[in-house]
Amino acid sequence: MRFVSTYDAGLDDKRRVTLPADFRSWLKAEGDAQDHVRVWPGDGDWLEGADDRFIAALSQSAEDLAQDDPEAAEAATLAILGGSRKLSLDGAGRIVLPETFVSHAGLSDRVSFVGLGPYFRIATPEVAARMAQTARDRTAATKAKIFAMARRKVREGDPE
Amino acid sequence: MRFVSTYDAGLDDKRRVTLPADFRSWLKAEGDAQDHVRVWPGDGDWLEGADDRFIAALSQSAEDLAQDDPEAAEAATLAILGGSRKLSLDGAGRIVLPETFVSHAGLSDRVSFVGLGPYFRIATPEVAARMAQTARDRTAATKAKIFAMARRKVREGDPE
DNA sequence: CTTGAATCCATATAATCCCATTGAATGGGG
DNA sequence: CCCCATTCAATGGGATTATATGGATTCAAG
Repeated sequence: MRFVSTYDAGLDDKRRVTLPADFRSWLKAEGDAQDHVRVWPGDGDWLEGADDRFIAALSQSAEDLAQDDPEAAEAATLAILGGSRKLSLDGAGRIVLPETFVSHAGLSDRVSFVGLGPYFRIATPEVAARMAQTARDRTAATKAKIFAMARRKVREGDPE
Repeated sequence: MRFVSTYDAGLDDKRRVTLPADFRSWLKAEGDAQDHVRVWPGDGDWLEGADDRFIAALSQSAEDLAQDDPEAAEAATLAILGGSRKLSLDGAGRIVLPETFVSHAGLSDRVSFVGLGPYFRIATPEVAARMAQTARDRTAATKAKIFAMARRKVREGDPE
């Protein structure tokens, strides 16, 4: 189980924010000795984060997609790697957000972590709520289908 | 993972500039006792830099290409190997940029380092921002696809 | 000499580490 | 069923270390 659900946390005047315990335990369980996360600015007023494996997969996917076009591959690498930063966790599981990231997402004293599977988002609680609402509106139709597929998966893996 | 993210640094009147700490620590970790970097002028108003290993790989690639297109390969070799300079780090982790490099990239008092994996770029903050924006615009269309591919990649290596 | 480059040193600032405190959740005993 | 220990997550503050940057000194060459 990867980054799932939404958590709130405080952002102090040193721009430190505690990563949700569930996120941390997954980081430690999957990649061994993962004492850091990769964070980059999103396309809107939020940040996105993931572990090294996902970043590597993104980078690799970009290269695969642009095999015949070296310049496009370079652009993709720049878009992905150029903006991301490696943020290490302190003893209490906190990361320090760079000044530019805080202003990009318009963060103040409280932030929300939104799990999206292999990666997650960081935004103000207001923006996070808005994202969730938008997502609900857009996926109302698909949601039923996803639920049906999930039910079948669970039933298959279940001897009963 | 190698040179990642974007960092700013000052360029003083002796043309000294501090290499980002992350870049330095990677140099020290990978190549043993790397107290220098190779830097060359880029195709636009920026510089490019890397460690010896990447230069060697470039040289090797040029030779591979020479079988198909000897003239192009020679020109590329000349541009990269001939145009590059070995810049050593001082005790504080700074390099001195040659006059010609500074004018090629139009650098003044602040510069940006942009990590691109095995190599990096040096440009004015304005040029760096423009490069990043161009890269984002160019990748925007394929971004969703890249994320989908990355999700699949991560899931494949993952039992869950 | 004068110029430029390389090395060394000093310091303000920012990042990092460490520990104390709080509060919520957990898990028994009474 | 309630109360009290225990644990762990989260937070706040202070001390330590690293970093970035400016300046001084030495050295070699023209």
